[in-house]
Amino acid sequence: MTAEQARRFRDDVLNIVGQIPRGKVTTYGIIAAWTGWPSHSRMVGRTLGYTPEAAELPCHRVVNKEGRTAPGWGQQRPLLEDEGVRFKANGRVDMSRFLWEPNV
DNA sequence: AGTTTGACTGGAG
DNA sequence: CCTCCAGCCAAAC
Repeated sequence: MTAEQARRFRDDVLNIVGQIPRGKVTTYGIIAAWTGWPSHSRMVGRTLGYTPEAAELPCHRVVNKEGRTAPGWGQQRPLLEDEGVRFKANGRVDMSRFLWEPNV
C-alpha cells in the first residue's frame, strides 16, 4: 500500500463513518470492503483510534461484525442507546435491526 | 530490519 | 458463554 493509497484509505474511512445515520451502526469489515481493501478491517479500527479527525465523527456507530462494542470504551454503548440503538440480552447490538451499509 | 501489537474475523475447543 | 489460534497487515517498537 503506497502512501497515496493509505491517504485515500484513511479519507474513505472517515468519510463513510461521517455518513452513518443516527441510530444506526456499521462494521469495520463493511467499511474496509467499501474502501476497496476488504482485508483491512483492523486498519479501520486503527484509523478511528489514532486519527484526530475521528473524534469529530460518530465513530461510536462502528462496532464489530458480532455487534460488540470496542474494548476499553465503556461510553460507546450508552452513546448508542441514547440514539435508540437497542442491545440484545447477550450485550451485543441487534444487528438485524440497526445495521447500516453505505449506498453504492 | 526483526518483532510485537491490535477499536478484526472466522473457526475450533 | 468463554478462550485460543490462525490469518490478516500497517504501524509502532
